Amino acid sequence: MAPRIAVVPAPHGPGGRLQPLGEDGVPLGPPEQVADLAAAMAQREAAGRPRWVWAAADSAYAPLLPLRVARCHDLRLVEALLLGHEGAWGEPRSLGAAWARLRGLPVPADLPETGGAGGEEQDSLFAPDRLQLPPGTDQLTAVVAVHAEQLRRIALVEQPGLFRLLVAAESAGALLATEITYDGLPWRTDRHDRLLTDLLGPRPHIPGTQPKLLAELSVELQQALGSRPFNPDSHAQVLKAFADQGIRLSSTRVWELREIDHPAARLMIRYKELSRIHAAHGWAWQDAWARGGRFRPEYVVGGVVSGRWASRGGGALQIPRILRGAVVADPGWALVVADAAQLEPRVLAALSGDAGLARSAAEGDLYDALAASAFQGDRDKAKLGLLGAMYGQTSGDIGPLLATLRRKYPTAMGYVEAAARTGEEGGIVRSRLGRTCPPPSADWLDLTEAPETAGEAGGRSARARGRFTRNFVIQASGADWALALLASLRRRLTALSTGPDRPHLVFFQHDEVMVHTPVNLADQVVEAVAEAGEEARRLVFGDTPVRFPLSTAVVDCYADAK
DNA sequence: CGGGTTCGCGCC
DNA sequence: AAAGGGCGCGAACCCG
Repeated sequence: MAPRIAVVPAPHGPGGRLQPLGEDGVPLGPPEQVADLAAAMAQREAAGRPRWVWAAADSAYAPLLPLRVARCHDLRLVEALLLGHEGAWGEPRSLGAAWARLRGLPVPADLPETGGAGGEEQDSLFAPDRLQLPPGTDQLTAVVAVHAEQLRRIALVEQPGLFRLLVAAESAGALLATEITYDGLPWRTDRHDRLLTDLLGPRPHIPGTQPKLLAELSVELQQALGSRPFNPDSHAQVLKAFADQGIRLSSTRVWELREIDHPAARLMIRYKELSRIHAAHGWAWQDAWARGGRFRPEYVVGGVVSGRWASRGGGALQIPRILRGAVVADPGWALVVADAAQLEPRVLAALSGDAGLARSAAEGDLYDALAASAFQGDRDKAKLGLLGAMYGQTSGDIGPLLATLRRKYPTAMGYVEAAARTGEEGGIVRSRLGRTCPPPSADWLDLTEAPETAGEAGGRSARARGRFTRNFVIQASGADWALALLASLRRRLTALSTGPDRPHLVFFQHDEVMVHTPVNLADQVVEAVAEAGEEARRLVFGDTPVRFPLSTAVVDCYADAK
Protein backbone atom coordinates (compact mmCIF):
# COMPACT_ATOMS: atom_id res chain seq x y z
CA MET A 1 0.00 0.00 0.00
CA ALA A 2 1.46 3.27 -1.09
CA PRO A 3 1.74 5.87 1.68
CA ARG A 4 0.81 8.62 -0.77
CA ILE A 5 -1.29 8.66 -3.92
CA ALA A 6 -1.45 11.47 -6.45
CA VAL A 7 -4.96 12.00 -7.75
CA VAL A 8 -6.39 13.92 -10.69
CA PRO A 9 -10.12 13.91 -11.51
CA ALA A 10 -11.12 13.66 -15.14
CA PRO A 11 -12.26 17.01 -16.55
CA HIS A 12 -15.71 15.56 -17.18
CA GLY A 13 -17.46 12.58 -15.68
CA PRO A 14 -16.71 10.37 -12.71
CA GLY A 15 -13.32 9.01 -13.77
CA GLY A 16 -9.80 10.02 -12.94
CA ARG A 17 -6.18 9.00 -12.65
CA LEU A 18 -4.09 7.82 -9.71
CA GLN A 19 -0.41 7.26 -9.16
CA PRO A 20 1.14 5.67 -6.06
CA LEU A 21 4.02 7.60 -4.47
CA GLY A 22 6.60 6.89 -1.81
CA GLU A 23 7.11 9.06 1.27
CA ASP A 24 9.67 11.01 -0.75
CA GLY A 25 7.17 11.69 -3.51
CA VAL A 26 8.83 9.42 -6.04
CA PRO A 27 6.34 7.31 -8.05
CA LEU A 28 6.13 3.67 -7.02
CA GLY A 29 4.41 2.65 -10.21
CA PRO A 30 2.77 3.89 -13.39
CA PRO A 31 -0.37 6.04 -13.46
CA GLU A 32 -3.64 4.17 -13.34
CA GLN A 33 -6.84 5.21 -15.03
CA VAL A 34 -10.08 4.50 -13.15
CA ALA A 35 -13.66 4.81 -14.37
CA ASP A 36 -15.13 5.70 -10.97
CA LEU A 37 -12.70 7.84 -9.04
CA ALA A 38 -14.73 8.11 -5.83
CA ALA A 39 -15.15 4.34 -5.68
CA ALA A 40 -11.49 3.70 -6.39
CA MET A 41 -10.45 6.15 -3.70
CA ALA A 42 -12.88 4.72 -1.16
CA GLN A 43 -11.43 1.28 -1.75
CA ARG A 44 -7.84 2.45 -1.26
CA GLU A 45 -8.88 4.51 1.73
CA ALA A 46 -10.29 1.43 3.40
CA ALA A 47 -7.13 -0.49 2.61
CA GLY A 48 -4.72 1.85 4.31
CA ARG A 49 -5.57 5.56 4.59
CA PRO A 50 -3.01 7.01 2.17
CA ARG A 51 -2.20 10.68 2.01
CA TRP A 52 -3.96 11.93 -1.11
CA VAL A 53 -1.94 14.44 -3.09
CA TRP A 54 -3.97 16.82 -5.21
CA ALA A 55 -3.88 20.29 -6.72
CA ALA A 56 -6.57 21.76 -4.48
CA ALA A 57 -9.48 20.44 -2.45
CA ASP A 58 -12.14 22.45 -4.26
CA SER A 59 -11.23 20.90 -7.59
CA ALA A 60 -10.20 17.40 -6.46
CA TYR A 61 -12.26 16.67 -3.33
CA ALA A 62 -15.47 18.69 -3.37
CA PRO A 63 -16.90 16.93 -6.48
CA LEU A 64 -16.32 13.52 -4.86
CA LEU A 65 -18.29 14.09 -1.66
CA PRO A 66 -19.87 12.41 0.27
CA LEU A 67 -16.62 10.46 -0.02
CA ARG A 68 -14.51 10.92 3.09
CA VAL A 69 -10.74 10.58 3.20
CA ALA A 70 -8.51 10.80 6.24
CA ARG A 71 -5.50 12.72 4.94
CA CYS A 72 -4.34 14.83 2.06
CA HIS A 73 -1.57 17.09 0.85
CA ASP A 74 -3.13 20.19 -0.70
CA LEU A 75 -0.59 21.57 -3.15
CA ARG A 76 -2.09 25.03 -3.40
CA LEU A 77 -2.24 25.60 0.36
CA VAL A 78 1.22 24.16 0.92
CA GLU A 79 2.62 26.26 -1.90
CA ALA A 80 1.29 29.37 -0.14
CA LEU A 81 2.86 28.32 3.18
CA LEU A 82 6.20 27.63 1.51
CA LEU A 83 6.22 30.84 -0.53
CA GLY A 84 5.54 32.80 2.65
CA HIS A 85 8.34 31.07 4.52
CA GLU A 86 10.72 31.58 1.61
CA GLY A 87 10.04 35.31 1.49
CA ALA A 88 8.12 35.13 -1.77
CA TRP A 89 4.81 36.35 -0.37
CA GLY A 90 2.15 37.06 -2.96
CA GLU A 91 3.62 34.87 -5.70
CA PRO A 92 0.89 32.87 -7.47
CA ARG A 93 0.21 29.53 -5.77
CA SER A 94 -1.84 27.58 -8.28
CA LEU A 95 -0.58 24.23 -9.53
CA GLY A 96 0.21 25.86 -12.85
CA ALA A 97 2.25 28.60 -11.18
CA ALA A 98 4.23 26.12 -9.09
CA TRP A 99 4.82 23.99 -12.18
CA ALA A 100 5.95 27.01 -14.17
CA ARG A 101 8.47 28.04 -11.49
CA LEU A 102 9.76 24.48 -11.44
CA ARG A 103 10.23 24.39 -15.19
CA GLY A 104 11.36 27.96 -15.72
CA LEU A 105 8.23 28.91 -17.65
CA PRO A 106 6.34 32.20 -17.45
CA VAL A 107 4.35 32.14 -14.19
CA PRO A 108 0.61 32.68 -14.64
CA ALA A 109 -1.12 35.03 -12.21
CA ASP A 110 -3.69 33.48 -9.88
CA LEU A 111 -7.25 33.82 -11.05
CA PRO A 112 -9.51 35.94 -8.88
CA GLU A 113 -11.53 33.86 -6.45
CA THR A 114 -15.15 33.60 -7.43
CA GLY A 115 -17.76 33.40 -4.75
CA GLY A 116 -20.09 30.44 -4.68
CA ALA A 117 -23.21 32.52 -4.23
CA GLY A 118 -25.99 30.03 -3.86
CA GLY A 119 -24.23 27.36 -5.87
CA GLU A 120 -24.79 28.10 -9.54
CA GLU A 121 -21.94 27.98 -12.01
CA GLN A 122 -19.98 25.68 -9.73
CA ASP A 123 -18.83 23.70 -12.74
CA SER A 124 -16.45 26.40 -13.84
CA LEU A 125 -14.84 26.36 -10.40
CA PHE A 126 -13.84 22.77 -10.85
CA ALA A 127 -12.65 23.09 -14.39
CA PRO A 128 -9.01 22.09 -14.83
CA ASP A 129 -8.15 25.37 -16.49
CA ARG A 130 -8.52 27.09 -13.11
CA LEU A 131 -5.32 25.30 -12.16
CA GLN A 132 -3.51 27.56 -14.64
CA LEU A 133 -1.52 24.78 -16.26
CA PRO A 134 -0.07 25.61 -19.67
CA PRO A 135 -2.10 23.99 -22.49
CA GLY A 136 -1.01 20.45 -23.19
CA THR A 137 0.54 19.89 -19.78
CA ASP A 138 -0.37 16.59 -18.18
CA GLN A 139 -1.96 17.44 -14.85
CA LEU A 140 -0.86 14.25 -13.11
CA THR A 141 2.74 14.82 -14.16
CA ALA A 142 2.57 18.33 -12.71
CA VAL A 143 0.99 17.15 -9.45
CA VAL A 144 3.67 14.54 -8.92
CA ALA A 145 6.54 16.91 -9.76
CA VAL A 146 5.30 19.86 -7.72
CA HIS A 147 4.63 17.59 -4.75
CA ALA A 148 8.14 16.15 -4.82
CA GLU A 149 9.55 19.65 -5.05
CA GLN A 150 7.44 20.81 -2.10
CA LEU A 151 8.72 17.92 0.02
CA ARG A 152 12.26 18.98 -0.86
CA ARG A 153 11.56 22.61 0.09
CA ILE A 154 9.86 21.62 3.34
CA ALA A 155 13.05 19.91 4.43
CA LEU A 156 14.87 23.23 4.04
CA VAL A 157 12.73 25.40 6.32
CA GLU A 158 13.91 26.51 9.74
CA GLN A 159 12.02 23.85 11.68
CA PRO A 160 10.93 21.10 9.28
CA GLY A 161 9.28 18.98 11.96
CA LEU A 162 6.92 21.72 13.07
CA PHE A 163 6.37 22.87 9.49
CA ARG A 164 5.35 19.33 8.45
CA LEU A 165 2.74 19.49 11.16
CA LEU A 166 1.55 22.81 9.75
CA VAL A 167 1.35 21.30 6.26
CA ALA A 168 -0.69 18.36 7.54
CA ALA A 169 -2.98 20.52 9.65
CA GLU A 170 -3.60 23.06 6.88
CA SER A 171 -4.41 20.22 4.48
CA ALA A 172 -6.76 18.62 7.02
CA GLY A 173 -8.42 22.02 7.28
CA ALA A 174 -9.04 21.92 3.53
CA LEU A 175 -10.80 18.56 3.90
CA LEU A 176 -12.88 19.85 6.74
CA ALA A 177 -13.84 23.13 5.11
CA THR A 178 -15.09 21.23 2.07
CA GLU A 179 -17.04 18.82 4.26
CA ILE A 180 -18.59 21.53 6.45
CA THR A 181 -19.89 23.34 3.39
CA TYR A 182 -21.26 20.07 2.05
CA ASP A 183 -22.99 19.06 5.30
CA GLY A 184 -24.12 22.55 6.25
CA LEU A 185 -24.98 24.09 9.60
CA PRO A 186 -28.47 23.11 10.77
CA TRP A 187 -30.61 26.20 10.36
CA ARG A 188 -34.29 26.37 11.25
CA THR A 189 -35.85 28.95 8.97
CA ASP A 190 -39.08 28.90 11.00
CA ARG A 191 -37.19 30.01 14.11
CA HIS A 192 -35.24 32.54 12.10
CA ASP A 193 -38.55 33.92 10.79
CA ARG A 194 -39.94 34.22 14.28
CA LEU A 195 -36.86 36.05 15.53
CA LEU A 196 -37.05 38.47 12.61
CA THR A 197 -40.77 39.01 12.99
CA ASP A 198 -40.42 39.76 16.70
CA LEU A 199 -37.74 42.33 16.00
CA LEU A 200 -38.87 43.86 12.72
CA GLY A 201 -42.50 42.99 12.18
CA PRO A 202 -43.85 40.57 9.58
CA ARG A 203 -41.90 39.88 6.44
CA PRO A 204 -42.81 42.55 3.85
CA HIS A 205 -44.83 41.20 0.97
CA ILE A 206 -42.90 43.26 -1.50
CA PRO A 207 -39.21 42.42 -1.39
CA GLY A 208 -37.03 45.44 -0.81
CA THR A 209 -39.56 47.38 1.24
CA GLN A 210 -38.89 48.19 4.86
CA PRO A 211 -40.45 46.00 7.53
CA LYS A 212 -43.16 47.70 9.58
CA LEU A 213 -41.28 48.26 12.84
CA LEU A 214 -38.23 49.61 11.03
CA ALA A 215 -40.36 52.08 9.07
CA GLU A 216 -42.11 53.22 12.25
CA LEU A 217 -38.81 53.70 13.99
CA SER A 218 -37.65 55.82 11.09
CA VAL A 219 -40.68 58.11 11.44
CA GLU A 220 -40.25 58.37 15.22
CA LEU A 221 -36.66 59.36 14.68
CA GLN A 222 -37.61 62.13 12.29
CA GLN A 223 -40.23 63.41 14.73
CA ALA A 224 -37.76 63.36 17.62
CA LEU A 225 -35.45 65.52 15.55
CA GLY A 226 -38.27 67.69 14.22
CA SER A 227 -36.80 67.28 10.81
CA ARG A 228 -38.01 66.59 7.34
CA PRO A 229 -37.93 62.96 6.22
CA PHE A 230 -34.37 61.75 5.82
CA ASN A 231 -32.65 58.45 5.20
CA PRO A 232 -31.33 57.07 8.50
CA ASP A 233 -28.95 54.89 6.51
CA SER A 234 -27.17 57.93 5.13
CA HIS A 235 -24.40 59.13 7.42
CA ALA A 236 -24.42 62.57 5.88
CA GLN A 237 -28.17 63.03 6.33
CA VAL A 238 -28.05 61.76 9.91
CA LEU A 239 -25.23 64.11 10.83
CA LYS A 240 -27.15 67.04 9.32
CA ALA A 241 -30.40 66.15 11.07
CA PHE A 242 -28.65 66.05 14.44
CA ALA A 243 -26.68 69.20 13.65
CA ASP A 244 -29.94 71.03 12.95
CA GLN A 245 -30.85 70.28 16.57
CA GLY A 246 -27.52 71.68 17.73
CA ILE A 247 -26.02 68.24 18.29
CA ARG A 248 -22.64 67.99 16.67
CA LEU A 249 -21.46 64.49 15.91
CA SER A 250 -18.17 63.56 14.31
CA SER A 251 -19.63 60.27 13.14
CA THR A 252 -22.75 58.18 13.49
CA ARG A 253 -21.04 55.44 15.49
CA VAL A 254 -23.04 53.89 18.27
CA TRP A 255 -20.52 54.73 20.98
CA GLU A 256 -20.78 58.38 20.04
CA LEU A 257 -24.56 58.33 19.95
CA ARG A 258 -24.56 56.70 23.37
CA GLU A 259 -22.97 59.80 24.84
CA ILE A 260 -25.78 62.03 23.55
CA ASP A 261 -28.60 62.65 26.00
CA HIS A 262 -31.44 63.03 23.53
CA PRO A 263 -34.38 60.76 22.64
CA ALA A 264 -33.31 60.78 19.00
CA ALA A 265 -29.95 59.27 19.90
CA ARG A 266 -31.61 56.29 21.52
CA LEU A 267 -33.94 55.86 18.55
CA MET A 268 -31.02 56.08 16.17
CA ILE A 269 -29.15 53.36 18.05
CA ARG A 270 -32.19 51.11 17.98
CA TYR A 271 -32.69 51.78 14.29
CA LYS A 272 -29.09 50.82 13.56
CA GLU A 273 -29.39 47.57 15.48
CA LEU A 274 -32.54 46.52 13.71
CA SER A 275 -31.62 47.67 10.24
CA ARG A 276 -28.36 45.80 10.48
CA ILE A 277 -30.11 42.56 11.34
CA HIS A 278 -32.49 43.16 8.46
CA ALA A 279 -29.76 43.99 5.95
CA ALA A 280 -27.17 41.42 6.98
CA HIS A 281 -29.21 38.46 8.23
CA GLY A 282 -32.79 39.17 7.21
CA TRP A 283 -35.11 37.41 4.80
CA ALA A 284 -32.94 38.14 1.77
CA TRP A 285 -30.02 36.45 3.51
CA GLN A 286 -32.21 33.50 4.42
CA ASP A 287 -33.34 33.08 0.82
CA ALA A 288 -29.78 33.18 -0.44
CA TRP A 289 -27.95 31.13 2.18
CA ALA A 290 -30.20 29.09 4.43
CA ARG A 291 -32.50 27.10 2.21
CA GLY A 292 -33.42 23.51 2.89
CA GLY A 293 -32.65 23.64 6.61
CA ARG A 294 -28.92 24.14 6.21
CA PHE A 295 -26.64 27.19 6.08
CA ARG A 296 -23.87 26.44 3.60
CA PRO A 297 -21.22 29.13 3.48
CA GLU A 298 -17.92 28.69 1.73
CA TYR A 299 -14.87 28.69 3.99
CA VAL A 300 -11.49 29.92 2.83
CA VAL A 301 -8.72 27.97 4.56
CA GLY A 302 -5.75 30.18 5.22
CA GLY A 303 -7.82 33.13 4.02
CA VAL A 304 -6.39 35.32 6.79
CA VAL A 305 -2.63 35.84 6.77
CA SER A 306 -2.48 34.60 10.35
CA GLY A 307 -3.88 31.25 9.28
CA ARG A 308 -7.38 31.87 10.50
CA TRP A 309 -10.09 30.82 8.13
CA ALA A 310 -12.02 33.43 6.21
CA SER A 311 -15.39 32.91 4.59
CA ARG A 312 -17.02 33.93 1.37
CA GLY A 313 -20.69 34.68 1.28
CA GLY A 314 -23.26 34.64 4.00
CA GLY A 315 -20.99 36.11 6.64
CA ALA A 316 -20.37 32.67 8.09
CA LEU A 317 -17.98 33.87 10.77
CA GLN A 318 -20.24 36.69 11.92
CA ILE A 319 -23.47 35.00 12.87
CA PRO A 320 -24.92 37.51 15.35
CA ARG A 321 -25.62 36.17 18.82
CA ILE A 322 -29.22 37.19 18.54
CA LEU A 323 -29.78 34.75 15.66
CA ARG A 324 -28.17 31.74 17.25
CA GLY A 325 -31.61 30.56 18.25
CA ALA A 326 -32.08 29.46 14.64
CA VAL A 327 -29.26 26.91 14.88
CA VAL A 328 -31.00 23.80 16.18
CA ALA A 329 -30.00 20.14 16.11
CA ASP A 330 -32.08 17.71 14.05
CA PRO A 331 -34.52 15.50 15.98
CA GLY A 332 -32.55 12.80 17.81
CA TRP A 333 -29.36 14.82 17.39
CA ALA A 334 -27.49 17.30 19.58
CA LEU A 335 -24.98 20.09 19.15
CA VAL A 336 -21.69 19.91 20.98
CA VAL A 337 -20.35 23.45 21.20
CA ALA A 338 -16.81 23.93 22.47
CA ASP A 339 -14.66 26.99 22.70
CA ALA A 340 -11.14 27.48 23.92
CA ALA A 341 -11.10 29.64 27.00
CA GLN A 342 -8.73 32.63 26.77
CA LEU A 343 -6.81 31.07 23.92
CA GLU A 344 -4.54 33.96 22.99
CA PRO A 345 -3.12 34.79 26.44
CA ARG A 346 -2.46 31.10 26.91
CA VAL A 347 -0.67 31.04 23.58
CA LEU A 348 1.48 33.94 24.76
CA ALA A 349 2.31 32.07 27.97
CA ALA A 350 3.32 28.94 26.07
CA LEU A 351 5.23 30.76 23.31
CA SER A 352 7.24 32.98 25.61
CA GLY A 353 7.90 30.40 28.29
CA ASP A 354 7.21 33.02 30.95
CA ALA A 355 7.09 30.97 34.15
CA GLY A 356 4.81 33.35 36.03
CA LEU A 357 2.28 33.70 33.23
CA ALA A 358 2.42 29.95 32.65
CA ARG A 359 1.48 29.41 36.29
CA SER A 360 -1.57 31.59 35.78
CA ALA A 361 -2.39 29.59 32.64
CA ALA A 362 -1.85 26.19 34.21
CA GLU A 363 -5.46 25.75 35.25
CA GLY A 364 -8.72 27.56 35.78
CA ASP A 365 -9.51 31.11 34.73
CA LEU A 366 -6.35 32.78 33.51
CA TYR A 367 -7.48 36.32 34.28
CA ASP A 368 -8.53 35.39 37.81
CA ALA A 369 -5.10 33.92 38.45
CA LEU A 370 -3.39 36.92 36.87
CA ALA A 371 -5.51 39.30 38.92
CA ALA A 372 -4.74 37.48 42.13
CA SER A 373 -0.99 37.59 41.62
CA ALA A 374 -0.57 41.05 40.09
CA PHE A 375 -3.72 43.19 40.21
CA GLN A 376 -5.09 42.89 43.76
CA GLY A 377 -7.79 40.60 42.47
CA ASP A 378 -9.12 43.05 39.88
CA ARG A 379 -9.97 40.74 36.98
CA ASP A 380 -11.02 43.54 34.63
CA LYS A 381 -7.65 45.22 34.99
CA ALA A 382 -5.83 41.95 34.38
CA LYS A 383 -7.80 41.28 31.22
CA LEU A 384 -7.59 44.82 29.88
CA GLY A 385 -3.85 44.97 30.49
CA LEU A 386 -3.05 41.65 28.89
CA LEU A 387 -5.23 42.28 25.84
CA GLY A 388 -3.63 45.70 25.47
CA ALA A 389 -0.20 44.12 25.59
CA MET A 390 -1.10 41.62 22.88
CA TYR A 391 -2.67 44.23 20.60
CA GLY A 392 -0.15 46.99 21.20
CA GLN A 393 -2.64 49.37 22.74
CA THR A 394 -1.24 52.65 23.96
CA SER A 395 -4.30 54.75 24.62
CA GLY A 396 -6.65 54.91 27.53
CA ASP A 397 -5.54 54.33 31.08
CA ILE A 398 -3.68 51.14 30.52
CA GLY A 399 -0.17 52.55 30.95
CA PRO A 400 0.04 51.54 34.60
CA LEU A 401 -1.37 48.11 33.80
CA LEU A 402 1.32 47.52 31.19
CA ALA A 403 3.96 48.66 33.66
CA THR A 404 2.71 46.14 36.19
CA LEU A 405 2.74 43.38 33.59
CA ARG A 406 6.25 44.30 32.53
CA ARG A 407 7.44 44.05 36.13
CA LYS A 408 5.70 40.79 36.95
CA TYR A 409 5.97 39.00 33.59
CA PRO A 410 9.11 40.33 31.94
CA THR A 411 9.61 37.30 29.71
CA ALA A 412 6.12 37.39 28.22
CA MET A 413 6.17 41.13 27.75
CA GLY A 414 9.65 40.94 26.29
CA TYR A 415 8.37 38.40 23.79
CA VAL A 416 5.61 40.59 22.36
CA GLU A 417 7.81 43.67 22.46
CA ALA A 418 10.53 41.89 20.52
CA ALA A 419 7.96 40.86 17.90
CA ALA A 420 6.79 44.47 17.68
CA ARG A 421 10.35 45.74 17.31
CA THR A 422 11.03 43.25 14.53
CA GLY A 423 8.00 44.53 12.67
CA GLU A 424 8.86 48.18 13.20
CA GLU A 425 12.29 47.54 11.73
CA GLY A 426 10.77 45.93 8.64
CA GLY A 427 11.42 42.33 9.62
CA ILE A 428 9.19 39.28 9.47
CA VAL A 429 7.94 36.97 12.21
CA ARG A 430 6.58 33.43 12.20
CA SER A 431 4.00 31.44 14.09
CA ARG A 432 4.95 28.51 16.28
CA LEU A 433 4.58 26.07 13.39
CA GLY A 434 6.25 28.34 10.87
CA ARG A 435 3.52 30.34 9.19
CA THR A 436 5.12 33.59 8.10
CA CYS A 437 3.75 37.10 8.18
CA PRO A 438 3.80 39.17 4.99
CA PRO A 439 6.75 41.52 4.52
CA PRO A 440 6.30 45.26 4.81
CA SER A 441 4.54 46.64 1.77
CA ALA A 442 3.41 49.95 0.44
CA ASP A 443 0.72 49.81 3.10
CA TRP A 444 3.40 50.51 5.65
CA LEU A 445 5.21 53.11 3.57
CA ASP A 446 8.98 53.22 3.49
CA LEU A 447 10.45 51.54 6.51
CA THR A 448 13.99 51.46 5.25
CA GLU A 449 14.55 55.01 6.37
CA ALA A 450 15.72 55.61 9.89
CA PRO A 451 12.79 56.49 12.15
CA GLU A 452 14.19 59.95 12.79
CA THR A 453 14.22 60.83 9.10
CA ALA A 454 11.15 58.94 8.01
CA GLY A 455 8.92 61.65 9.32
CA GLU A 456 5.70 61.49 11.23
CA ALA A 457 3.88 59.29 8.72
CA GLY A 458 6.78 56.87 8.58
CA GLY A 459 6.89 56.58 12.35
CA ARG A 460 3.16 56.03 12.51
CA SER A 461 3.21 53.34 9.87
CA ALA A 462 6.21 51.64 11.48
CA ARG A 463 4.28 51.48 14.74
CA ALA A 464 1.26 50.10 12.91
CA ARG A 465 3.41 47.35 11.49
CA GLY A 466 4.82 46.71 14.95
CA ARG A 467 1.32 46.21 16.28
CA PHE A 468 0.65 43.82 13.42
CA THR A 469 3.71 41.61 14.00
CA ARG A 470 3.18 41.80 17.76
CA ASN A 471 -0.29 40.39 17.33
CA PHE A 472 0.66 38.06 14.48
CA VAL A 473 2.88 35.77 16.55
CA ILE A 474 0.01 35.21 18.97
CA GLN A 475 -2.95 35.11 16.60
CA ALA A 476 -1.12 32.88 14.11
CA SER A 477 0.15 30.49 16.79
CA GLY A 478 -3.39 30.35 18.14
CA ALA A 479 -4.52 29.43 14.64
CA ASP A 480 -1.81 26.73 14.58
CA TRP A 481 -3.30 25.24 17.73
CA ALA A 482 -6.86 25.51 16.46
CA LEU A 483 -5.97 23.76 13.18
CA ALA A 484 -4.25 20.96 15.07
CA LEU A 485 -7.34 20.68 17.26
CA LEU A 486 -9.57 20.43 14.19
CA ALA A 487 -7.45 17.77 12.55
CA SER A 488 -7.33 15.71 15.72
CA LEU A 489 -11.03 16.09 16.42
CA ARG A 490 -11.95 15.16 12.86
CA ARG A 491 -9.93 11.95 13.14
CA ARG A 492 -11.49 11.11 16.51
CA LEU A 493 -15.01 11.71 15.22
CA THR A 494 -14.36 9.36 12.33
CA ALA A 495 -13.25 6.74 14.83
CA LEU A 496 -16.57 7.06 16.69
CA SER A 497 -18.69 6.21 13.69
CA THR A 498 -18.50 6.21 9.93
CA GLY A 499 -22.11 5.39 9.22
CA PRO A 500 -24.72 7.81 7.88
CA ASP A 501 -25.40 8.90 11.48
CA ARG A 502 -21.84 9.89 12.21
CA PRO A 503 -20.99 12.96 14.30
CA HIS A 504 -19.64 15.70 12.06
CA LEU A 505 -18.24 19.19 12.43
CA VAL A 506 -20.64 21.86 11.28
CA PHE A 507 -18.94 25.08 12.38
CA PHE A 508 -15.49 26.44 13.15
CA GLN A 509 -14.75 29.99 14.14
CA HIS A 510 -11.18 30.75 15.23
CA ASP A 511 -11.37 29.22 18.71
CA GLU A 512 -14.77 27.57 18.68
CA VAL A 513 -16.04 24.32 17.15
CA MET A 514 -19.48 22.81 16.83
CA VAL A 515 -20.29 19.16 16.22
CA HIS A 516 -23.69 17.87 15.13
CA THR A 517 -24.07 14.40 16.59
CA PRO A 518 -26.62 11.72 17.30
CA VAL A 519 -27.66 12.23 20.92
CA ASN A 520 -26.37 8.84 22.02
CA LEU A 521 -22.81 9.75 20.94
CA ALA A 522 -22.76 13.23 22.48
CA ASP A 523 -20.81 12.20 25.59
CA GLN A 524 -18.15 10.55 23.47
CA VAL A 525 -17.93 13.66 21.31
CA VAL A 526 -17.35 15.77 24.42
CA GLU A 527 -14.54 13.43 25.38
CA ALA A 528 -13.08 13.58 21.88
CA VAL A 529 -13.05 17.39 22.02
CA ALA A 530 -11.10 17.40 25.27
CA GLU A 531 -8.64 14.83 23.96
CA ALA A 532 -8.17 16.77 20.74
CA GLY A 533 -7.40 19.94 22.69
CA GLU A 534 -4.77 18.13 24.71
CA GLU A 535 -3.26 16.53 21.62
CA ALA A 536 -3.08 19.92 19.91
CA ARG A 537 -1.31 21.41 22.93
CA ARG A 538 1.26 18.62 22.92
CA LEU A 539 1.88 18.73 19.18
CA VAL A 540 2.13 22.49 18.83
CA PHE A 541 3.67 23.61 22.11
CA GLY A 542 5.30 20.43 23.37
CA ASP A 543 6.50 20.49 26.94
CA THR A 544 4.65 23.38 28.56
CA PRO A 545 2.76 23.68 31.82
CA VAL A 546 0.19 25.84 30.02
CA ARG A 547 -3.19 24.19 29.53
CA PHE A 548 -5.71 25.00 26.81
CA PRO A 549 -9.04 24.10 28.34
CA LEU A 550 -12.17 23.92 26.22
CA SER A 551 -15.51 24.78 27.70
CA THR A 552 -18.01 22.42 26.17
CA ALA A 553 -21.80 22.39 26.14
CA VAL A 554 -24.20 19.77 24.81
CA VAL A 555 -27.28 21.61 23.64
CA ASP A 556 -30.26 21.38 21.37
CA CYS A 557 -29.86 25.00 20.28
CA TYR A 558 -26.74 27.10 19.73
CA ALA A 559 -28.29 29.98 21.71
CA ASP A 560 -28.17 27.81 24.85
CA ALA A 561 -24.45 27.15 24.61
CA LYS A 562 -23.26 30.01 26.79
C1' DC B 1 -24.80 51.84 -15.28
C1' DG B 2 -20.97 49.35 -12.99
C1' DG B 3 -16.90 49.39 -10.16
C1' DG B 4 -14.35 51.12 -6.35
C1' DT B 5 -14.19 53.43 -1.76
C1' DT B 6 -15.84 54.73 2.85
C1' DC B 7 -18.35 53.97 6.83
C1' DG B 8 -19.85 51.25 10.44
C1' DC B 9 -21.16 47.14 12.29
C1' DG B 10 -21.13 41.87 13.20
C1' DC B 11 -17.77 38.06 14.81
C1' DC B 12 -13.05 36.33 17.04
C1' DA C 1 -6.45 61.56 20.63
C1' DA C 2 -12.36 56.69 21.38
C1' DA C 3 -4.55 56.01 17.66
C1' DG C 4 -5.68 47.73 19.80
C1' DG C 5 -4.82 43.00 16.04
C1' DG C 6 -7.63 40.09 12.29
C1' DC C 7 -11.76 39.63 9.08
C1' DG C 8 -16.84 40.08 5.67
C1' DC C 9 -20.51 42.56 4.29
C1' DG C 10 -24.18 46.04 2.93
C1' DA C 11 -25.59 50.77 2.06
C1' DA C 12 -24.31 55.09 0.66
C1' DC C 13 -21.43 57.58 -1.99
C1' DC C 14 -18.19 58.81 -5.71
C1' DC C 15 -16.37 58.45 -10.23
C1' DG C 16 -15.97 57.48 -15.09
